[in-house]
Amino acid sequence: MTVIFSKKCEYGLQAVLYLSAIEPGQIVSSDEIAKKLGIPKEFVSKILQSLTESGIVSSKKGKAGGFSLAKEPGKIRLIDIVAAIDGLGIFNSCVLGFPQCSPDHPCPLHEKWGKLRTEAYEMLTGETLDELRGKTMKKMKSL
Amino acid sequence: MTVIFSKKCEYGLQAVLYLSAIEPGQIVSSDEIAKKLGIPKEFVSKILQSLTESGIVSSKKGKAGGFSLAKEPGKIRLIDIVAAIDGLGIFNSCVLGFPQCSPDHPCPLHEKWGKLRTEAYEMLTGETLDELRGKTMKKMKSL
DNA sequence: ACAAAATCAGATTTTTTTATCTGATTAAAG
DNA sequence: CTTTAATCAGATAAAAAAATCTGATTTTGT
Ligand code: SF4
Ligand code: SF4
Repeated sequence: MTVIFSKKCEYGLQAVLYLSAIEPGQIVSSDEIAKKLGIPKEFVSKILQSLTESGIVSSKKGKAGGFSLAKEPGKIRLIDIVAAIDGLGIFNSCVLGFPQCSPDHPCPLHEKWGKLRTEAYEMLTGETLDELRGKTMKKMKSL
Repeated sequence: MTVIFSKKCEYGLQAVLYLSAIEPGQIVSSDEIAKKLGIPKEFVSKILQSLTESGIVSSKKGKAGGFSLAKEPGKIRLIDIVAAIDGLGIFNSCVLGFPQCSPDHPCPLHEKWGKLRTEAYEMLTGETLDELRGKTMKKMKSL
């Protein structure tokens, strides 16, 4: 199957987007996130754990614990989440996976693909969670 | 890991590109393709088998057998290969895999992603193997 | 006719990804 | 202090994708 983000990454993006839509300062449990987004609870939990290490979300243990953003939404971009989970490999490796690829012998897709890849990168880099908040909240309310 | 095409699809594209670069009428064995592209031989073989069913390549059995394009390179587009192997799902399903997604409540990426997806589609649809042949041959000679 | 070299078909193995389970730790609340 | 509800950590299981193996069939050339 053709895929862009791994499941892990999809879920991570969804979860962080979810966190960016709640009241600042509030905390939500992985259970709530899992239920709202229809993701296996333990999986969400694991992913958020790894994002905690990356400094994107922060966690609070114990009763009434849960997750929240670790920094202001104005300082988090979607690319940060992708980088933390899937890495940025896709943005500097080639679509076709040709061996021994050098700029001297570009494959037929090189140019166009490069352009597209840059646009994708910009899409994920351009706006912060802050700027996306309006749309995000609408989306989350509809779940 | 972030991926665009499955390995199968990558290999399929590479192999068909390879076939489009040889002399018209010639036939090459899966063994040669595998060696040149550094792909497991049986895997190439399997993928080309499936592309045979899709009518993109044709195969000749027996000694001195092998594979070749099934139609003129002017009638094959990259998207045809992708469609045959990975399907076109990616072009009408959403990046983030949100459940219950309706146009009423677009996620923050909807618009930009849609645009990008269309461009990707056009990239794979726009040119035929014929038009790519120049670059393809250069690439193949460098392997 | 026979041997060699190839595809074909399908089973099997290995690896990676996705998901689940279990127990420990932590912290709030009664 | 004890109960409860949460994260955390790491092992394990299940599913999917990638790769390999095996044997049959087909065709060419000797
Ligand atoms: S030439 Fe460029 S686009 Fe093509 S396979 Fe190599 S790196 Fe990728
Ligand atoms: S709103 Fe659009 S882009 Fe966003 S998840 Fe849904 S279909 Fe995908």
